[in-house]
Amino acid sequence: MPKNFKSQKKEKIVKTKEKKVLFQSPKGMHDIFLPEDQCLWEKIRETAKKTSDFYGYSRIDAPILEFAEIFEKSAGEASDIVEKQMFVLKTRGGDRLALRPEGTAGIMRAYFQRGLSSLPQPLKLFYFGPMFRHEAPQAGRYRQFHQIGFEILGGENDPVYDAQVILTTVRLIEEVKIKNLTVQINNIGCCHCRPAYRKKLQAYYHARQNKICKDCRRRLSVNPLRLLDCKNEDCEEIKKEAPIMIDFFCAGCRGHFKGVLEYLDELGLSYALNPYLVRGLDYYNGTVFEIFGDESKNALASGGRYDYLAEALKARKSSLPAVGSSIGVERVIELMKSRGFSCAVSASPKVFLIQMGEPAKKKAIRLIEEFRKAGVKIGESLGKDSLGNQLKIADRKNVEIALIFGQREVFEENIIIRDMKNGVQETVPLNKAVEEVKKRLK
RNA sequence: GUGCCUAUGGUGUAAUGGUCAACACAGGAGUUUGUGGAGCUCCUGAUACGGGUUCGAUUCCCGUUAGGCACCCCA
Repeated sequence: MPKNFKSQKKEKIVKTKEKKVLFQSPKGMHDIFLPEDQCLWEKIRETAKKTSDFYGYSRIDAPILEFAEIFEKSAGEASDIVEKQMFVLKTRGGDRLALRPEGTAGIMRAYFQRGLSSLPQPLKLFYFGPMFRHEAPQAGRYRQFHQIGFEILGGENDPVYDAQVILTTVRLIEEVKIKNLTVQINNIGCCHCRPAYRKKLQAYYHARQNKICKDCRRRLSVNPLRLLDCKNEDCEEIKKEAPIMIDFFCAGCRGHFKGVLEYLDELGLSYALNPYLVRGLDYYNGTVFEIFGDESKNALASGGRYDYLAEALKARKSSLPAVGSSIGVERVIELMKSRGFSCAVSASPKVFLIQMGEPAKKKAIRLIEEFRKAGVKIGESLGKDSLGNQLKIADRKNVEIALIFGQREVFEENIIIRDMKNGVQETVPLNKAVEEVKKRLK
């Protein structure tokens, strides 16, 4: 006997162990399943919809997979996102596809492929969906994360749109009760003025390359603008004296930047000029910005202009005015949580249906439909059969009313309505059940 | 990708180089079968994975995986 028992137990253990190994989520990818979490997500989805709706953005959902080339051509082959963070896969047909690491490139692709340029311009679009980057997960950083993005495509290259994108982004975040946002803003020039600046910057750092850190030496040749956001102490010193873009603006960029700031002033949106703010993606030009919550080191949102993206994708020969932003949803939710954002988890039912015996069960499942039609939420425990058990469950669900429906009631075509607070019961005709319950709930 | 820290039931926590890994919550069953809340009884369920040291490892060591933090970079 004991032998038998032992061997049975052993088998069981082996099975569970196998299961455990199998069922792990991939690194940096999470389940969002707790009711409180879902509620926050729901809240932010709603807010995104409301905000985008008000400012006139239409929703677009591009596929999660795109040709890898689209990202290589847009974000830049040397950018970290493409170089080491992209999930790339090959299809059986030999296509190289990538899980999108960001949203803008796909939107731009859709804009041309679907002829969206024939709609009234500029076209305002917004999206909400998962993005994928293969990097080391840590706080506010995951391999699958979600972004809400706003894009204004086509039309005129008018600073008012830059301001409006920033405004939309700020308002959306404020709507979920995150205040004291800081908007950091800069302008990184255009194809006319940036090359000259880049040269000057390169020359400046070149002359001091013995004093800068290893990474910066690499940046010097690969991506000189990124020299500006090195946080190394020694580099900070050198950075202070480095030439800044603002002194190299062409007339167009100077005017545009000034325009954006004036609109922000007009809106009463406070911002901080940050001459060292540059972005990691190649497609940015002109206005760039990042939005921070007061206690977060990670940006909650960021964006800028990308007038040259259309050209880079070879979708057209000249530039297409475009400006956009994207919000890191997980980062916003993290802040909502730490601020104790109160969030009504979907109302639990106030009525609970108890059924006993097969005939009652059959009728019960239909009775629930009557309540659905009447818009009354009703709980049930159709898998159980004892009255005591079901009452216990009803009690734990904190319902106001329990409906008791057994063989006797089926036969007599009535149902018992029990007030869970005082235990008072009343028998009513079955066809009046919904009506009676409604009356009592008031 | 690099460095540092961590890993015990579903959750939160104990404990130990040596009998059966403890407790709380959650979950399940029951408390005489058509009447809930308390109480009581019982049950389910864990040392992440793989090696090594050892008579013996959950404990010590190494690797893997996952998580956290920082860097890189970024939302």
